[in-house]
Amino acid sequence: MSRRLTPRGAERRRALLDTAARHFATDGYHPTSVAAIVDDLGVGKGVFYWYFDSKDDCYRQILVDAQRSLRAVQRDAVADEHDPARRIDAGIRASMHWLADNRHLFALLEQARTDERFAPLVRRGEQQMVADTLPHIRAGIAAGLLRREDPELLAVAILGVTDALARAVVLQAGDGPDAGAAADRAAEAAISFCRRGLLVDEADPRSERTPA
Amino acid sequence: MSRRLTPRGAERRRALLDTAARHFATDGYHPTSVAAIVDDLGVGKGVFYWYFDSKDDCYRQILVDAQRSLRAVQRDAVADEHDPARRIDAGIRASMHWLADNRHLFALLEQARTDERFAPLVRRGEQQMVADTLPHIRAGIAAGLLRREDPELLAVAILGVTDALARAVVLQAGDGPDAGAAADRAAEAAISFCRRGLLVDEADPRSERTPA
Amino acid sequence: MSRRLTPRGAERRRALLDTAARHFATDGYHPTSVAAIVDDLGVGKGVFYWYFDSKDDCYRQILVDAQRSLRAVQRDAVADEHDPARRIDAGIRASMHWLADNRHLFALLEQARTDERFAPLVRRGEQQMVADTLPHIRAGIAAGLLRREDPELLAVAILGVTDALARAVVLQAGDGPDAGAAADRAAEAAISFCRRGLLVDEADPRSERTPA
Amino acid sequence: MSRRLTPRGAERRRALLDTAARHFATDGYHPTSVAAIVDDLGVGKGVFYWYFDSKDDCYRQILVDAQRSLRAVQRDAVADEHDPARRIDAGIRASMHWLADNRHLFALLEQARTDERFAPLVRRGEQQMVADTLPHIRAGIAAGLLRREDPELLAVAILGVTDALARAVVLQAGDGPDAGAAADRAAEAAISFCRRGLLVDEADPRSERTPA
DNA sequence: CATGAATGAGGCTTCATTCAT
DNA sequence: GATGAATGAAGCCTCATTCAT
Repeated sequence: MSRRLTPRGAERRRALLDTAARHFATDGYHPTSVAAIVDDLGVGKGVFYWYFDSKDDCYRQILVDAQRSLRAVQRDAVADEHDPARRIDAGIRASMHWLADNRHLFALLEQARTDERFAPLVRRGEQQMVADTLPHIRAGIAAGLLRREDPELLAVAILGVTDALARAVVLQAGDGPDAGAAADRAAEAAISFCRRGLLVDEADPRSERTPA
Repeated sequence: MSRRLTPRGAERRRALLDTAARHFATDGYHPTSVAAIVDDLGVGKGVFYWYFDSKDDCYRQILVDAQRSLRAVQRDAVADEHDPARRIDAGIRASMHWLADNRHLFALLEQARTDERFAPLVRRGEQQMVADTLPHIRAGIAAGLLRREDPELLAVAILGVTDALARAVVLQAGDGPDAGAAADRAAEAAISFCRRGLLVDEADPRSERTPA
Repeated sequence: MSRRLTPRGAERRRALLDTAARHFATDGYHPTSVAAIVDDLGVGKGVFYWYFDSKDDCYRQILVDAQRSLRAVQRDAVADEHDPARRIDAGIRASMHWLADNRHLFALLEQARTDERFAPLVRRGEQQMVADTLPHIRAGIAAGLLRREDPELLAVAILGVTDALARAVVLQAGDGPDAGAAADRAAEAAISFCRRGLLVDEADPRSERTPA
Repeated sequence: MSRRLTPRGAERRRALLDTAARHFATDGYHPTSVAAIVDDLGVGKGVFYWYFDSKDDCYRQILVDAQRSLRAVQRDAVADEHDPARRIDAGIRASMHWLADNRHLFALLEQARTDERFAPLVRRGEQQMVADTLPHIRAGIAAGLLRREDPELLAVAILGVTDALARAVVLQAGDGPDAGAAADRAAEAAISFCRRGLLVDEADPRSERTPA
């Protein structure tokens, strides 16, 4: 289905992907019917099957696009930092804002991860994100900045914290006017937690939150 | 559907819940047909509707039971500890082992959380887990053991780390002979991360992983 | 299923017939489930099949009982009158009151008449009612009191008027305190219409409603 | 479901309505399965749901169409007459012929009237027919042609007679070659009964049936 | 390219009836 | 006599996908 598309075709395809993504995110894969997508767009069903092989194919393309987009944002954010710990901070911050700006894709990714059918695809993307993080962790350890733990587990933990706080803070906030503030707050909480954990730094009891 | 059940009936119901849970966990809610469940059990389709109002009802009961079970394990684990930080550790450890022992229910909960239909139910359970954790965090902060941060966000972060590591380590390990070891490993990684975070404790550079 | 019944058994049977009749009348034959009937009575399903061969059988028994009851009332009402025209009036009046007093059975009979399955049974009862009316009509014609028309068609017309007015007046009134008055009103309207029709009796222009 | 239909689509819809009406009339609402209708037409099950929201919806559309058709015939018949009593006669005659020509719709309407679900719809149509008749009755009373009775009750009685005679004469006759004659006979009997009732007009003992 | 129309497998659920206890 | 439990055929409806126009 790597059809050569006219500009108008490319536009159509984009509109379909976007509409479909919103429906999938809201209702889930199965409850979303192809009819609902095309009706929402006011086109016939043939259009859908002109651009996608199947509903499954459409869903996958959305996932791949979303992951590519998130990864690109992370890469850009990290590019400016030299300190390994700050690179991690920047990655968390960028991720959090992307998740806040693309709530429906966030929901979609979480959803796809639990679906037998799409889990491998999502997992691949997550492993890539872990892999992207590993060099910074290793560098941090080598520099004596980060604790000497299994870097892979650390990366997983970082992603887990980011995810959980995004869910708790960002999704709850909806897209009201303070959505950006919620993302900031979630990002700083995630960064703080990942840096220092729970325990008081006994050697430095005045320790307060360190602006990342 | 709170039918009065004979012992035999109660047994049937339990078998249905278990079979259904495994199917749901493996295939997801929609791809699992009621027919598949009852066929697997070798009973007629009517049996399912004798014990449950609907497929939806059955799914919910599984979720509620699972959450109740997980919460009970956490409560028991925490009961023996007096130190707030150790209570948190114990909770993480107990959760991780429950997740390892009930992989299919773990998968089910993650799945339900992403489904519009069941998300509120799951969220309620998660909020309860957060609420269960708050007192320990507050006590820890009051005792000067834990950092003075928003306790709710800390609780969310802890659950996020536990979840992520369970997914990465426990689910990957499958249920081979070293499943218990995997759970231990994941639990200790989670505890360590939650306690100290990423950064080297500069005041105490010898800092190594603290056996929980 | 002409089982010998103990007194308690006869009582059970009567209760079943009554409960079933009300459900059938309200919801119709198919939408009424055997489960609904026995649940309403607080007994097990076995009871139903102890007293009736099938749902169909139960329905028929209700119909037969109802028709027997209506016919008995008509017979009693007619017994006291000697004038043929007054016998017809009395029959109309008695029918109307029975229909008002047994609204659910009225509804049931109307319903059964339109059901392929039970229509023959109901038709038989109606033909009997027509047959019961014929002698009075014939006597009236012979006595020069009634118009010389096909007696069968006249009988059908009389029943039609009674039915239509019962539906319009009696069923609409529900079973409020003025239900009896509504039945009276409907009966007198039916009698009046059947006696004189629509046209003004030109020979007697003072003609007003004649108390039946 | 007010879909924009192509000519071919409109034709399909009509065929579905007709086939469905015949099945419903013969077997009743519940015993008629959607499968039976589409099989009879030799189309797939989806076709039915392309044109109707549900079986219920289809049934209602048939009812509404039938009532509209009957009412149109009555209106046309009445249009040519100026004398109020003759308008009523013409209405009876037209109704009787419509009922004879559309026996299955007649059966359907009678059936629907006894079904909780559709009764309101049918009742609405009947009240309209009553309302259509009222002006003629009132005009007749005002002109001193008709007896001074509650016009509404008179209208109901007229419809009741028509209905009953249609059932007795027209439906019994089937659709043999003398079906038209049966309708005529039933119509004249109804008209005669409605005009004069049962009693001999004592002032005019020569009184015979008046050709309407 | 696009649409209205069609397909038909398959899903959830109901329910009359039977039966072991 | 009675009940809870079970059966399984059958019904309504959905929906991914295809195709003629």
